[in-house]
Amino acid sequence: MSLYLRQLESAQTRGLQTLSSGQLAASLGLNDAQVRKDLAFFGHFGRPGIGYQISDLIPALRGILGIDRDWPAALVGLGNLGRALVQYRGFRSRGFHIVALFDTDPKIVGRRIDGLTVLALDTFAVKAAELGLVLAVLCVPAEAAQGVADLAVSCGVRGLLNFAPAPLAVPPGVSLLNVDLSLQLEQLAYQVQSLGRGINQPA
Amino acid sequence: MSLYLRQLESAQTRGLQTLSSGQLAASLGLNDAQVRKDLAFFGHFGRPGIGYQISDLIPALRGILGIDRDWPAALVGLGNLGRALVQYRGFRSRGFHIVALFDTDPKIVGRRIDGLTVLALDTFAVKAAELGLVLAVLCVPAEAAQGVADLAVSCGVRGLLNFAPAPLAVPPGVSLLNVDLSLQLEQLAYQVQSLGRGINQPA
DNA sequence: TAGATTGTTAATCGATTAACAATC
DNA sequence: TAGATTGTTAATCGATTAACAATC
Repeated sequence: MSLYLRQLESAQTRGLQTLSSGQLAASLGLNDAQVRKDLAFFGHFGRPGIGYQISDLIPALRGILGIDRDWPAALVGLGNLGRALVQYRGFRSRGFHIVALFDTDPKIVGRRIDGLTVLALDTFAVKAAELGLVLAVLCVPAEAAQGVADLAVSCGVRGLLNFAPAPLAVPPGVSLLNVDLSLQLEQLAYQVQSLGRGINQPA
Repeated sequence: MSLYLRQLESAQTRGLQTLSSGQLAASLGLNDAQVRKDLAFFGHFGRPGIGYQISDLIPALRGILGIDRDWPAALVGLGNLGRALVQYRGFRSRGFHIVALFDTDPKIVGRRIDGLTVLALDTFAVKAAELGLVLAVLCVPAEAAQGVADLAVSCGVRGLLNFAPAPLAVPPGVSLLNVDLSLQLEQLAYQVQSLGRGINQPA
C-alpha cells in the first residue's frame, strides 16, 4: 500500500491524471490482478475503461495508511542511533512528530537535541498524558528494551518501533515493529554468499 | 535461519546439549515440520530420537549464513545515520568489519570517526582494490544513492545495504537489501490504526 | 459501437502442515 | 523393546494469477 502511494505521488509529479492497474503493477514488478485486488479490498476506487484517478486515490490511501494525521511519538535512548533518528527527515515528512526524548543516563538528560530537551525516563508517564503520546521509538540497549516497552504501553502508547536486537512481548492491541539491523546484515551476507551458486533474490 | 541460530546460541548459554525441532519451533512460534524442513534443506543435521546437536549445528549455520568469515565493508555517507551505524555494535559482533568510510563533503572528508579517517569518494576504486571491499552500506541522500551504488558495483562490491529511500537498480550477481525507515513508520501507523477494528498482525 | 479497464470469481501455484516410515 | 524424533512424502491451506462479465 505504501508502495502504491509512492508510485501514485511520483506519477502525479509527472503530471499524469489516471493510472491503470497494469501501469501500477509494471512499475512495481507485480501482477495487475494483484494491484486491483489490493485496492479493491479498501473500496471501489477505479473506473472500468479508465483506471484509477490519481487525485482521488492519493488522499484515500493516505487515510487508509493513517498518514493523514499526526502521530505524537516519543524516542527513548539517545545513543548514536537515537540521535541520528531524531534528525532523520523521513520521520517528519510522513506526519510523524517526535515530540519528546527520554533517556536514563544523567549525562544525556537535560541536553538539547534538535530543539528538544532530553527528559528523564521516569517522567514518561506525566509527559505521555500531557502530549498524548501514541508511538514510541526504542533505541535502548537490548537488556533495557522490554522494561521501556512495558512502561510505554502502560502509559497508553499503542505502537512501538523497536531498534533493540531483543524480542519484545507486547499485549494484544499494541503494535510492534522490529528493525533488526544485525539480522539484515546476516541476510545480506547470506545473499552474497549464495550468489556464487546462481541463487537470486528479489530486492 | 538467523533466528534458528539465535535460539541455538541462547540454548547453548543455558547449558543445553540438544534441541528438537519441536522445541525450536515453539520458541519461535513456528510449526515443527517447518523447522525440520528448513534445516533439512541444507543437510542432515538432526538424529532421529535425539534432536539436533547444538554444538554441531551452530557452526554449520554460521557457515551457511556466511558469518564465519570476514566481510570487509565500506560505509558511504557520514551524516547522522552513517555516523550512528559506524558505531553500531551489531555490525562487528557478526563478522562485519567496516574498514573504510567515504563522503563527498569536504567538511567531513578527513575527519576521524571511531578510529577511521573519512576518505573522499573518488578514492573508492583505489581503496576497494586495496582492502578487498565486498559490501557497502549506503547512507547517502536519495538522489546520490544510485550513483554511489553504480560506483561500488563497478569496483567489485557484491552486496549493498541501502538506507536511502530510493529504489536502486543493481546488476544480477549483486545483492541489494533496502532498509527503508519511512516505510516501516508507515506500516506502524497503519497497524496502530487498524487495531481499533480487531485486525492483528504478527510481530 | 469498439477498446480499455475495472472488480471478482475460478484456476493455478506454492508454501505450510500433517502424517508416517526410518532410526536412534 | 518402547519412546522420541528425524527427514520426507502426501494433504491442506492460502495466496497469486488468469479469465471474464460489467462498465466506462
